[in-house]
Amino acid sequence: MALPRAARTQRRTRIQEAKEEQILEAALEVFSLHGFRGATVDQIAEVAGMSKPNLLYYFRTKEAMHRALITRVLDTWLDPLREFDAEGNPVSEIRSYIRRKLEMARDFPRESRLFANEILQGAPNIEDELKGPLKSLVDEKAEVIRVWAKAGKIAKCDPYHLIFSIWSTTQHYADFDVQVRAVLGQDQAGEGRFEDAARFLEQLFLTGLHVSEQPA
Amino acid sequence: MALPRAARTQRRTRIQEAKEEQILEAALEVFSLHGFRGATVDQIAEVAGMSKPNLLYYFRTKEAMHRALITRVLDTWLDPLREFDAEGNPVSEIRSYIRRKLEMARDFPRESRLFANEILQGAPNIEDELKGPLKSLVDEKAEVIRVWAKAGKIAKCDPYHLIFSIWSTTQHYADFDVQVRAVLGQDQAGEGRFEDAARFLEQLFLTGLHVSEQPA
DNA sequence: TGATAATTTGACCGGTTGGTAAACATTACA
DNA sequence: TGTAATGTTTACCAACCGGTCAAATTATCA
Repeated sequence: MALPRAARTQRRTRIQEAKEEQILEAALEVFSLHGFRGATVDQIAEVAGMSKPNLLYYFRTKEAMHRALITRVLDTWLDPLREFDAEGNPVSEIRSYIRRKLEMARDFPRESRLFANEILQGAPNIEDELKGPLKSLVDEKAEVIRVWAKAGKIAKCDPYHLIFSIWSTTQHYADFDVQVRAVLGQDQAGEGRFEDAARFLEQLFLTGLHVSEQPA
Repeated sequence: MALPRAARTQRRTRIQEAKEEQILEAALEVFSLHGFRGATVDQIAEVAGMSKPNLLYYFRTKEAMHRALITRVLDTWLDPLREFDAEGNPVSEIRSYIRRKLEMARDFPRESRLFANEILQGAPNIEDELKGPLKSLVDEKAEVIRVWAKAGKIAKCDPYHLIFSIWSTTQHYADFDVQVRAVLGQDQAGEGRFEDAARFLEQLFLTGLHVSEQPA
């Protein structure tokens, strides 16, 4: 019969572990580039360096691949927010969060784009996870921010929209990379744009465009 | 022979104008929801309320439809930035720009998502327009901002990244709508979230999280 | 009205896509 | 080593998809 995934033994072989990793890596490459419907199983198989039926031996359907990938990505995607520490200094916590999210946009653009693709398509496969684990985590951290604001440690503001704005500004450099590059031009093409972005965003979130510290 | 588009007369019939409008409306609906490859001509034809061959009589290929749509959307997408006035008051110009972009996200989410989809896929069809008209316009407005900063009317900052951050924060409410709704929950589901967002973004861009005006 | 051009449709086609069947190869292990 | 489970491949299929064709229908106007 040859059942593919951990069926009989419930413990995965080393070869299974390795191949599944290999497949998910390829799937990430292709899905993030073309979206779910735009990606083809043949493409993924080619990138993974194996035949299509062999790939389908490990993941029975294209959708199963996508699901496995999405759940994993969502998890690492949320890591920076989890590190958000209620006991820390508010300003430096927010600053660190921005920096971490920006580093993720720089180092894991494919993951960011995969996620963006999924949300953009209406999140058909992860609506539950958005309304469940994600919402819970955000609620928790929003409460932290609310308390900080109440204590006068940061300005009073809507914590949810604060989180949204950090997400959007940082992920922008991964999801809209083509546009950013096109606008900045060749000269600014290097990785320097991430440092510029970090500098700008830090200023934006901490003092806005308010004229204060900068002397003429 | 029956040439479809303005070929012989070069002047489009009223019926042509109407049908093409009808098709582009349907195409916007479908493309914005599923992306280029995810959308099917049959789907678009069904939404447009006509047969597939009839649709292909007006737009010879799926790509022609997409191109027509993208160029039009890019144009309206840039309108708010065009209104950015060098002679106006810096703070209120930036505030107006944010408000206009946010209104677009609220009133034309499909257009925003269509554009996001295209950029996310690497902008295969509009790279030239990004590097041409779009870059030119942004360069022009960035220069305006730079002068304002130099004159001490707003804080010194990178004008390009300022524009990026306005784009990303506002479009987020269209492109990531599903996520925003999921996180805010049902109670905040109404259109009130756009007012909250406007309030927050105004605060963010003008004074950041800096504690200043808000008394304990 | 008649004729010509514009519009619409059902039937169809070749290529692609997700997935299957079954034979073949390799590994694990008694 | 033998054998059963696991892994891999070739050949294939049915559904779908973008697009064509020729015939039918409708609008235009002399």
